[in-house]
Formats: sequence, structure tokens, C-alpha cells
Amino acid sequence: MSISINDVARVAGVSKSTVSRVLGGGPVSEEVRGRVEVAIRQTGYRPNLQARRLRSRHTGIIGLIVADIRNPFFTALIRAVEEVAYREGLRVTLCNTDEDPEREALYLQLMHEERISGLIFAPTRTTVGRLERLTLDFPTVLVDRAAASGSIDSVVLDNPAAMGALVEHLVERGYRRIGGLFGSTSTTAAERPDALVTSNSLLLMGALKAARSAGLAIPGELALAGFDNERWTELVEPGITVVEQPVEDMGRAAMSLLLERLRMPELPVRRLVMTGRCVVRGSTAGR
Amino acid sequence: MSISINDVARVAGVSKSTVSRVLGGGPVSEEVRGRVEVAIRQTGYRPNLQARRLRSRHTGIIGLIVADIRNPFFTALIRAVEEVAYREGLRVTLCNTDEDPEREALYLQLMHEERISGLIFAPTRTTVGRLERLTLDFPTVLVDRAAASGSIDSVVLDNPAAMGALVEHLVERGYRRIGGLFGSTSTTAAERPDALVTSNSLLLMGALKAARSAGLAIPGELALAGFDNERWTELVEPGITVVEQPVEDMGRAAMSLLLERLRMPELPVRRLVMTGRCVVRGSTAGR
DNA sequence: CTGAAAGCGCTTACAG
DNA sequence: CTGAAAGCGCTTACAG
Repeated sequence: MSISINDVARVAGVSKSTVSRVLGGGPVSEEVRGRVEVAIRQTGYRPNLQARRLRSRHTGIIGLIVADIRNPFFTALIRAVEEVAYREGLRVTLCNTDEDPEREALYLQLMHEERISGLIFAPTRTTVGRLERLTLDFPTVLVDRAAASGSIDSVVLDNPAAMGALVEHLVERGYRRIGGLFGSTSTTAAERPDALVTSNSLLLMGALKAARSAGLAIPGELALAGFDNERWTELVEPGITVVEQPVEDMGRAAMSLLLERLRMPELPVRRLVMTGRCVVRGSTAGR
Repeated sequence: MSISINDVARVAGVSKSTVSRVLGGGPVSEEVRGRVEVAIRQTGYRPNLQARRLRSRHTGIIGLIVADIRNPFFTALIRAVEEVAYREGLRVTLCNTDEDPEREALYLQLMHEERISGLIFAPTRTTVGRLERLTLDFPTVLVDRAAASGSIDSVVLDNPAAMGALVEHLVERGYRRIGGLFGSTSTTAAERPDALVTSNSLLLMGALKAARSAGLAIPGELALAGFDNERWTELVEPGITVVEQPVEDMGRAAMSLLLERLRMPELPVRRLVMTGRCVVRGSTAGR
């Protein structure tokens, strides 16, 4: 059916061990190497990765589990991770949990069944509190969401600092009742705030839309601020004040931590904390 | 090292063939099935997918190659494909070519090395013209981009119709010099158009930004219209006229075509053409 | 219904 | 530098 290493061996007149060696860059005489390479081209041989992974006992697959693929933050993260993996000759298998802990649990199972070499993991909000109780069967780097006292490598934004800066800015501009929108756990429902802070750009957009249809003047009746400097935040009127996260850096850093961990399993646990950048726009100009 | 089917067999006091049968839902007596299931739980056994795939000669992996992961259209597509795959017990391996034909070629190679069961493929602009010359070693469904006279299953939007509707609408509103922005091949550079149509939401956003910094009044001096009803298009001032594509439907349809093809390889080539919906907003209100 | 044997396509010691 | 042998963890005919 499919062309195997045996076919190449036969055509080249060598053993399959030798073919395997030229494929893997082992010690082979120039003359033999040439013959094998010709045979590979002639036969159109492509290695079967399943077989290679089974035998060599490492898959070179990086698992990437994100909590919401519609969130541009995660899209950018995926892109950065994929970029690095591509350069390193690693494959990445992507899973989107959509904030569903059950799907997440299933995907973690699957990652084990795939025998992935390592995992980059943005857990659901539910899971982030019970990370310590999780048994991960492979080197893992948490990203974006990670409890403070962790035993797992992580790269996160200094969220308290960023939130603090945002709130401080709002107070300075005269806002006093500041509400928060953080996914499922919003703290603001009945509180009639005069300023709203959201934890991602999807919520920010939702808040803007709601404020508009409620006929609230921004920033006069309601200030708006949030996370992620998406391009639309500067195209709407007024522009929205946001914290910009170095997402791509975070993705690359996560891959670096993971690759180091793979090479040196005994490394101490590392936690990379990045800082956001406040971009002040009209949406928080004052009452 | 890792727990294998042999360990389970030993604990349950049966052969590994029998363990394999309970795993695969083969004919096994209730009593034996029970013993094996207990053994699986005791040992914490998880099958090794690489081995299973190698032996069974089908991987159950769906390749998904997209041209630009930053484009929300593709994000939505990924999400829909992943959703269906998840339900069907299939894995999806995602590749982002970033419109680079070289990366694309490499990824197609890799897909073959992975021995994927099928591919959902949104080719780069460069490749879309030479699709016929490509040798795909697996059932493939083209999506979003596909030449008209294809020998490969595809699901596309009726682009000519959508573009036509957009242009007709613009003409009706009094615009006469209509330019197009279609990725690398824009046709409008030196033409000083009074209306601009773009082929995706990323270009649309770029055009809006450029128009603003050039100080052009929309829709008075320049009309703007494009593809994909992203939420920001109704939040900017004026709202942007767009064609809404049924992206998620397209993703699900692509998976359906692929699954059918896997089950019935001899099916004739099918081409699914979807229609867009024009959403008229202020950006094309007239001169 | 159950087990022993063969084999998927590779890599990796082990000899020479 | 090269080859023969063993084996990664499974599934799948083949007997019984």
C-alpha cells in the first residue's frame, strides 16, 4: 500500500537500518547516502510518523489547550506557539475547551493518549483554582491563567498590577463606583457602576454594545476599560482605554520554558510575569 | 514505563487480544468484560494512539490547513470543524500557512507523513490557481477558496454574486469609481476611487483606519464595504456595510462532505455554494 | 467467546 | 560504516 522504508532499502540495495540512518542523520558513507537519497526520491517515500513515534518513544507533539478560541488573545497565542513549533520541527495539536471543564478533562485524557511531549495550557476558569489537584502526565506550561503558588511552570501577565493601574486611572478621572466583568463571575450586576472594567476584549465589546443600546453616554455616564489592545478599540468612538498584553511574547516564552523543561526536567519551577501597557483613550476621559 | 495493554491483560488474567476487544467493543462475555474493565481502572491504562493508528492503518486525524489564523473567518471555521470532529471522535491537526506557499507545501508533506484520514483545506491565494496540479494523498475538501472547475469537493461562498450585490448597491447609491482590496492583489492603488470593497474583515479594518488617517469622510468622500459581519463593523461610526458569510455552516458542511467521502470514496465530486447576506449600514449611504 | 501468532513501519542496541 | 534481530503497543485474521 503505502511506500515503506523497506521499499527504499530494496531499491537502494541496503538494509532498512541504513535507510533509517540516512533519514536520522546517522553515520553513513557518502556513497551509500547518495544511493539511498536517490531511492527516496525515486520511490517518493515519506516516513510514517506514527511508526516513528511508537518506536522512538517520543512524539514531538506539543499539546495546546486554550479556553476560548474566539478570544483574539488566544488566537494570537496560538499563532506564536505554532510559529515556534514550526521552526523546531514540532507538531502542535490544538484543543479548544470553550470554558467547559468537561471538555477540558477529556482533552487532557486525549493528550495523554497521544503521548504528547509537552503541553501549553490555558485552563478554564473552573480549573484554574484546582490546578494542584490535576495530574499532568507530561511537562506543562500554564499560560494566561495560573494560580499564584504553583508547582507548574507558567507565564502570566501581572494582572493585579494591570487591574490596579486601570482602577487607579479611573479614580483619578473621578469615577467612584467601578464594576468588573470577568466572564461568568461578574461582580456588577445590580450595582449601577459609573465605570466598567472587563478582563478581555470579547467582554469589552459586549459591554460597549450594551452601553450603547442602553443609551449611556461614554465616558460621561459610564467609563469603559478592559484588556487587549485589539484594533477595533481605537476605531470606535470614543476610543477604549485598554491594557495591552505582550501576547506573542507570552506565547514564545511559554514555548521556551517548555523546550527548556524537555531538555532539563530537573529545572526548578519557573514563573514568568509580564507587564501590560496602559493605553488611555477617550472612554475613560472623566464624568 | 507507560502502562500497556499487556499490563491490563496480566491483571485481568486474559490475553491482550481480549483486552483489545473490550476496548474496541468486540464480542466479549459479560464476565470477562467486567474483569477487564476493573483492571483498566486499577492500572490507569490509557491506549497509545500511535500504536493503534500504526496497526489499524487509519489515524482518524483530520488535517485543517488555513491561510491566515488571524482572520476571524478562519477562527470561526476552525471552531466549527473542531466542534464536529470532537463529536465524531476525530482529532484535528491545525496548520496556519500565513499565506506562504512554501509553508503550505511543507504542511501538505507533513499531513502525508501523519497519514491523516482527510483534509480540510483553505489554500493560499497562490495555490488556488494551481490546485489541479497538486497531488493530495488523502480525501480533501476545499473551503472558502476553490477554483470553479474543480475535481475536489468544496464548499464556498458565491463570491461573484456577493461582490455583484455589493457593487450594485454602491452604484445605486451613486458611487462610480469602485476599487477593490483583495489581499496582495489590490486593483485600486492609483485610481482614486470613491468606494472601496474588501474581501475580508482584516482588510476592511485596514481600509477604515487608512481612510480615517487620510481624513476622508465616510460615506461622503469614500464608501466602504466588505466581507464578514464582525461585531466591530456595527460599532464603528458609521457602521460598515458587509456581506455576512455563514462561516460555521461552511465549516460543518465541509466536515460533512469529508465524512461522507471517507465512507463512500466513489461519490461524485460535490461543490457546495452558499450565499451571503448583505448587511447595509452607514458606510455606503451615498455621496 | 478466547488465545497465539503475525505484523503495522519504524529505531536502536548489538555484532562485526 | 553496515546488517540482522528485537521490539515499540497495538489490532486482526486464524484457529479452536
